Amino acid sequence: MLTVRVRFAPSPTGSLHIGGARTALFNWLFARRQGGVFVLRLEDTDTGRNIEEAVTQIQSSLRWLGLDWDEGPDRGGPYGPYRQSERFELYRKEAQRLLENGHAYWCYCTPEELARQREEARKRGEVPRYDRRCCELDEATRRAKEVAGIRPALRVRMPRTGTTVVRDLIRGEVSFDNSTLDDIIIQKSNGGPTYNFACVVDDAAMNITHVIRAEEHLSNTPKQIVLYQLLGYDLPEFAHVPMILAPDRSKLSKRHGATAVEEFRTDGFLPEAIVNYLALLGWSPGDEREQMTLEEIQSLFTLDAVSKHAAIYDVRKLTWLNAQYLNSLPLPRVVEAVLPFMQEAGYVSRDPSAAEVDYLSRVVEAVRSRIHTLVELRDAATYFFRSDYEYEEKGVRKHFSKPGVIDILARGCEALAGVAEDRFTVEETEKAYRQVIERLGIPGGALIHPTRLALSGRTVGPGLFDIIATLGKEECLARIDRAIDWIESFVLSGAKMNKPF
RNA sequence: GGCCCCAUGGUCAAGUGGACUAAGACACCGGUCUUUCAAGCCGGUAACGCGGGUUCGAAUCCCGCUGGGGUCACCA
Repeated sequence: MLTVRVRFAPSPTGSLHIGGARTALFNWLFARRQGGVFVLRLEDTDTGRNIEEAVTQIQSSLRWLGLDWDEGPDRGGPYGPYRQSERFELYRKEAQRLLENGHAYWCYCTPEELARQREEARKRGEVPRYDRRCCELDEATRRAKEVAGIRPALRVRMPRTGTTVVRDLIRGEVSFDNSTLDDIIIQKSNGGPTYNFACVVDDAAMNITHVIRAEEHLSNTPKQIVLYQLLGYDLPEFAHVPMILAPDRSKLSKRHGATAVEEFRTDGFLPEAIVNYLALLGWSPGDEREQMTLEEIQSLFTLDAVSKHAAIYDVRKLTWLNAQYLNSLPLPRVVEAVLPFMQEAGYVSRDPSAAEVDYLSRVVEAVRSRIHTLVELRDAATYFFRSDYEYEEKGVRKHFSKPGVIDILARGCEALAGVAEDRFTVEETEKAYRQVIERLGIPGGALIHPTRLALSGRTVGPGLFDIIATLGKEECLARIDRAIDWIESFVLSGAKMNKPF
């Protein structure tokens, strides 16, 4: 059996989009499942629109997602080069073949003229289509055009009768009436190939067996199939995967929030979650599984389980999945993922010591269950790294303004002081606190809430004793002392004034 | 507008003529647990776009309509 070869062929005009990422993912999954080869090819024939930065950006996004390729611009391969801008000779050679066997002809119409022709056709209520006026130009006229400085484009004479059938692995057979096919340009007047041509030539030259791409290319396919036939190439299999739409059913764009993989990365999403979510968008394992590893998805993936209809992208489910991963991945993995965020915030040094990593691990363990993204994780953990926080106003009102709170906090502080440094654990500190609560005959919250506010400045967060044990004895005592001072100077007098009773 | 694709709750999605009184997940709403907030657990609201066929029987097959999307470049 022939080795499966698929390709992901982005145009380096911007960063990797979520839609492109899913197309890449499906290609990757198919290749890996079939024991095939995954090729990365850059479709950079429009030299004016290329952004070199996009090339590295796209590659880094793919790598970050865990989608590795076997052949590509950076690593070469037996069918290279893998940038179309370096393959112009091949395209010219193939175009020449078409010209020689009469399937192609030179067109001297300028873009302006063509636009006018289209406009006129539209006015007459006709489908705009090239009228082949350059098809039979005599030598003299051609020479005259050339002398006038007009560089021609090369067109392919498409069949005007019959039908072309696209056999699609996801949609079945889709047929197009050949009369709707226009004489497409395969070589621009600047000598470069157009997309439809370069794509066909390369897919054939690179022995691509399955063309898996977005649905927007379905209408291009009949033209491409004709090119395959005219060039004498074998047809690959086609599979057009449904589009990803924005919540308002329109095409996904920047105004719909984050759409680039890179943005998700900086917004604190894990590649595990993104890949998982993308797989679920348009594909299903057929059972109730939701959270799956790349390996698991890979072993289950088939093209015929891909749905036919477009899917609306929903960031809330992605967020939920991200939270699931944050909460279930091995701790070191989450620590590794959040580290850059912590370093950027200045909470952890650039070259962290083992002790720093250890401390960060304990912090992550304490807060990971109540956050959805790495950004949230970073923000939920600030007070573990700095003590210059302010006390939440709502908390001050609820917990720092109660009569006797200073005394209660002082008792708690004493109790913690009584716990030996090397036994400053969740269990021991809780035991000490419970004793205070019992001795004072107060509800647990009367001590626990003000302590939380003192230690974190917040009213919500991890279990208090997790905070206490993580912060450590010295820090806890200092923070409670500071809170007591603060209450004395800011709350006591103010509270009296605000509350007449 | 021509051509093409698609159509199950707000969203993802299972379903391939009878097990459908239509699964599961997100979101939402309740409850539970609890030192807070989450998480977890339990429960709830909510869907086969419409109209014709075919069939003993249709979410499932056919036709029409409607709706959505894609595409009609010397962009990819």
